[in-house]
This record gives sequence, structure tokens and C-alpha cells, in this order.
Amino acid sequence: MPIPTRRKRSESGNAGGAVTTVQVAEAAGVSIATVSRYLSGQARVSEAKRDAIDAAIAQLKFKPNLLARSLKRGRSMTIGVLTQDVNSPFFTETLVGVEAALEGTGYQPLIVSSHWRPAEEADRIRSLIGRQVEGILVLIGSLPQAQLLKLAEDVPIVATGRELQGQRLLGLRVDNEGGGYLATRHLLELGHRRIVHAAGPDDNVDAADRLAGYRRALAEFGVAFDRKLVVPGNFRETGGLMALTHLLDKGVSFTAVFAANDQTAFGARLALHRRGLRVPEDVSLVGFDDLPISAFVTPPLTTVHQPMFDIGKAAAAALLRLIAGEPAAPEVPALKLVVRETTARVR
Amino acid sequence: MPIPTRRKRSESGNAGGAVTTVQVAEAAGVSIATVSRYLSGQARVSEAKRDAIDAAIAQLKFKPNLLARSLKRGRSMTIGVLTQDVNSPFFTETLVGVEAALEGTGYQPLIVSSHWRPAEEADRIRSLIGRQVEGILVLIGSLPQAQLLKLAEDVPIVATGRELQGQRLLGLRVDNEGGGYLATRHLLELGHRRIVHAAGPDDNVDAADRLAGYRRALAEFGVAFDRKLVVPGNFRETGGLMALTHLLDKGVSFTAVFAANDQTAFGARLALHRRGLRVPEDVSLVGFDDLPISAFVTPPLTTVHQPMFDIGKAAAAALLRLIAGEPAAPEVPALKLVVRETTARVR
DNA sequence: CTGTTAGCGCCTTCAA
DNA sequence: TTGAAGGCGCTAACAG
Repeated sequence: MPIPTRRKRSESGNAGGAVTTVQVAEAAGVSIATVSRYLSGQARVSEAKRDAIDAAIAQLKFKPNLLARSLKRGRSMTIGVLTQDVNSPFFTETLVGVEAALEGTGYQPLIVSSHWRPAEEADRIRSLIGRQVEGILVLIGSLPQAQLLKLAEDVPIVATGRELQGQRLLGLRVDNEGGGYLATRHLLELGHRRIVHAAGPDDNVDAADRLAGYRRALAEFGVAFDRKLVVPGNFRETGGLMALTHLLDKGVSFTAVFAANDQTAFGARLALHRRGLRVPEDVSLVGFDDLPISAFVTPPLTTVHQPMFDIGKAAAAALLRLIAGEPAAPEVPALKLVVRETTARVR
Repeated sequence: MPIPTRRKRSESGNAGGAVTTVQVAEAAGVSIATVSRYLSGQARVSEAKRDAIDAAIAQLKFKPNLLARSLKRGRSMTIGVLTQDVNSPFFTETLVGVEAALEGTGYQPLIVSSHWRPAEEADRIRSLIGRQVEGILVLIGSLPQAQLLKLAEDVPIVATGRELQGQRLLGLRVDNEGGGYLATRHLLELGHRRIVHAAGPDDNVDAADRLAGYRRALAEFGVAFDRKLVVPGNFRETGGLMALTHLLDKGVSFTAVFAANDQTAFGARLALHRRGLRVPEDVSLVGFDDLPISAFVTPPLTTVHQPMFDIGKAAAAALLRLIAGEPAAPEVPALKLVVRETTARVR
């Protein structure tokens, strides 16, 4: 006969037999209303009762059931955060910003990831709404705008990586085109003319914007756009590695690379290294994002800094305002070029 | 007069006026019990009523309130995950493993971070318990064991980075000493004798174990331990950078570095680079962790692979067993050395 | 197969 | 300042 390893659950509710306000009230010799009032600090409670309740709470190790409180109050004090992948520095840095904005507000983030799968995304959002989140933060979602608008009827939404405007729907988007321009202009100013762009995924709007910025800078310097110098990628190291390896194999000549993001730049850097090409002596390299690690690779990467932390913070702050029924128009943090050691004047 | 931006909340409960089972039942012409049964799939419901309920749900856009369900059932279908920092690849990789283990079980992770602050850690755990999590996963916590044991009375706990055993408490710890030994032996086998150890924080047990492994390998090869070759760090890039810079300034000679983790190795690598020392031609370098980026830095880092994903998966699976009241004894995934391109035979 | 009923733990009028 | 009472949305006996 198996030994039961824990107390049987009561047939309904509360596992094992956690203490409730009823038990605290009994132990303290007051009514549950008084306990509740004391807990929420809503009304004055006489000193004597207060002490009795304190004692009872300590003795019984009472911990209020936040679920019950949420149900009763109709406020979960929770916001949902939808990310694509918790294992990407790009998202996690934003999450830290979200945490910072929420600190001290009593709100907790409920983080879910949809692993770049649109179907999962809709499902996750549904689940968040079921859990009564008071607002949702969509970090780089791929859901069509129409669907977001419909969801925003249920709950306020702030989405990053998009331009959106609505009563309870807000987009927060950095100037990717400007960032691409900045990166490319930097290379042009150093005298580079054969500049490869290791691009992002075809269907990604951010990637498209960065490419557009690249083209604008080229045009401004009177450099003809050469389609052969734009190679496809996937925003990951493998993409940069494969693209540059392929390009080198074909014997295409160039003196600089602007990668669509830092991970792509790392891959590109490795491809260059494998062929004995030095950075920046032989080839200059610029990334996009400025991941924490980018300042510590060798040589430290010149890149376009995305203020991920600020974006997360601004987005969460805006969401909080939306939840409170106040108008919100978050200021979008600006991108800036961080010149480190992977770029040099062309020889 | 201010324009109200959203519907006023009803004085209690449910924001705005979300649809409930009552309304679905009315619209479908059945009782709420039937709606509930249909939703949970617990019992048979006649075809006709099923269709009516489906129609009502679709028409009213009903979404069940999971909070109410949890309260009633006494099961939140949630596990708490305490991390130190969501913005560390070390943790996030583990989180992905946790997600994988939870997939399809109906359980959701509730992720909180305590930012390396022990006080916050206790606070976060309390909050998780308040939210009725059915179990808690502590990723590299710093809470003393006694406190964990006390908490485990309330809710099953699995902690990584510790050895623990209890009815409802489990530790999951990799063999850090063995890993340190592996790394160091590799360098010794390449002929290195003056091997620097860029250590982790003084008070960290993992760091201490890795150092112990380093010493064991040294002893095994008959190399005297030299205290001056062990330099302190903080498990981050800055630590490795400063420690190695300092060592180089002092003119200490060495031919290899074993860093307590990859981030430290990146910092060390940069310090070497700044002094014109080549890796691995002049100095060999070994890390510990095998972060995703480590395969893509230049040159790709030789390091001890920690199966973070597997650890997260095993820990979460064990927790689920604990929650179900079953005994759990997770197998601890093994460490292995991944030889890449930062180590070479000494010249 | 279906409806009635009694709560889960907490909060909040209402009346004292 | 305090207590009694009703109910948040949902589920799970218990009858029918």
C-alpha cells in the first residue's frame, strides 16, 4: 500500500488547509470584516484588536489568498507580457525595463512566450485575458493589427515594434530607418563605398526599415545601390555566418558590413575571422541593438544602441496609464550610434 | 468636465461587465451547471444544448475567469519561478527548459526576479505563495536552507544550484567541481603549467567548487598551487576584464586562463586583446557555461557546457511530480567540455 | 443527462 | 469602530 506523501486535499478549495481570514478572526476574537479591514488598511482598527490580529496572523502563519482578493475586487493587479522568446537578450532587457516601471505599483508581470508562432500568440493572449490581466504588453508580436484592435476591446494593449493608435491600444516603435541610416552613414564617412548589408528576415518590418535607412545613406553619398551586396539573414548568428561565408565564397569584394542586428554581426565577424580577414583592419563592421555582450566581444562592436530597457519601461508606464483610464502617449526613446572598435577608415 | 475614457467599474468584481457563465446559461437556455460541465468536459452534455452553449459563447465572446476557477478548485495550475535576473542568458536558457517541461501539462510559470537581493527573494516567494502557486522553482537562490525548508511546508520547492533533500524539497546541482577539473585538465594536457583562474564571487558555492576542481587537476599533474594566479571576479564581463588587466599590469606571467564562467572569459579575452595578446596563440582560454553566444565569438570559446535547458526541464518535471505527491529524484545532467578554438598547445 | 445549491476566501456595503 | 450578510465567477456534490 502506497504511503501518502501529503495530506489529501479537501474536496474543494484550499489545498491541505491553509489558514483563512475566518481562522484569523476566530483566533483574534474579532470578525472577519475587521481582519479584512486591517489587512487592506482601509479603515481604522482599534489598537487592541490590531495587536490581537497581528498575533493571530503570526501564530497561524496566515498569508492572504491573492486570487480570492482579485476575484472579489475585480482587479488582478497583473499585467500580461507576451514575448516571443524569453531566451533572447533583446526581449529580456526589455523585461527588466518593464519590471522597473512596475516596481512599487503593486502590479506584477505575467510573462508568457509564444516562440515566434502566431497561433500560439493568439492562444497565449487568450489565456492572459482568462487570468484577468488588466493590460497586455505585446513585445514584437506578429498578430495582425485588426486582431489586436479586437483584443483591445477586452483589455488595454501596448505593443512594441508597431505604430498603433486607439482608445486602449498603443504602439511603441523606434526609428529603425533612422538607425540604419546612422550605421551606414558612419561607414560612408569613414570612406567605405562597398558596404555589405547582412539583412534580417524578409518578412520583418524592422529589418525592412533598417535596409531602407541603409539605402537612404547610400543615396545621400551618391553611392549606387548594389543588390548583390545585400544578403539575407534571420536575426541570429547563423544567418550572418552563412551569408558572409557565401559572399566570400563568391569572391564579392567589400570593405565594410552593416549587420541588421548584433547577433548577425557576430556571425559575420566569425565568417570573416575564418577567412583570415581582420576587423576592423580589413573589414569594418557595424551591428544593431547593442546587446550587453557587444561591449565585451573582441574587438568591442560598433553598433546602433536600442534603448531596450527604456522601451520596456516606457511601454509598461503607458500601459499603466491606459489601465487607469488616463490618456497615454509614450515618448519613444531615440536610437544612437555607439562607436567602438570594429570600424576604421578605409585604406 | 473630464471625458470618461472607459466604462466605470461596477462597485465590486468584474471590470466593466465581462460575460459570465450566468449570461451564457441564460442565452443558451440552460443552467450554469451545464455550461460549467460542458466547459470542463467533465460530463456528457446533450448535442442540442452543446450547440446552444457554443452559440452563446461565440455570440457573447465569453472567456472563463480562470481566477474564479482556481479559487473554487483550489488549484491555480501555476508554478512560481524565482530567478535572480531575467536578463541573464544563464537563467533564460533554464526558463526555456522549464517552459518545455510545462508544455501540455496545463501549468503556467509565474516568473519573478529578485535581482540578487536576498530580502527581495523572500518577499517574492511570499508573493508567489499568496498567488497560490502549487510549487516553486528557485533558480540559484541565496536563501538559507533553513528558510527554504520552512517554506517547503507550504508548497513543494525545487531549487537549482543546491543539494537538498526533503519530503517536498529537492535540490538539483551540477558537478561544478568536476567541471573545473575538466577545464583545467584540458589545459594541463596541452602542456600549460602557469594557469590563471579568473574566479567567481567569493561567497558563491559554485565558484568555490570550480576552484576546487582547478586545484585537484593541478595536484594531479604535480603542479604547485600558486595563490597569485587566482584572481577574483563577479561572474560578469567586468570582473574578468579588471582581474586580467590588473594581473597583466603586475607583470605576472602565465600561458592560460580558466575563467569561472563564460562572461568572465569574455572580459578576460578583452583584457588580453587590449594588451596585444592573441588567443590562443599567446594565451589559451577556457570558460564555463557555454552560453549560446560562446560558439560565435571569435575565436569560438572552449568551455564547459552546462546543460541549462536540461536542468530547467528536469527541475520543472521534478516539481510537477512533487506537486502530484509522487516521489521525485531528478537525474542531474552531466557537464562536458566543449573544445573550440581558444585553446592550443603551449609553445 | 440536467438543475439546484452551497460554497472557495475575500471584500464591502449597511446598520449598529 | 465593528459585525452581519451578500456576492465576485465558477465548480462539485446531490437530487431529480
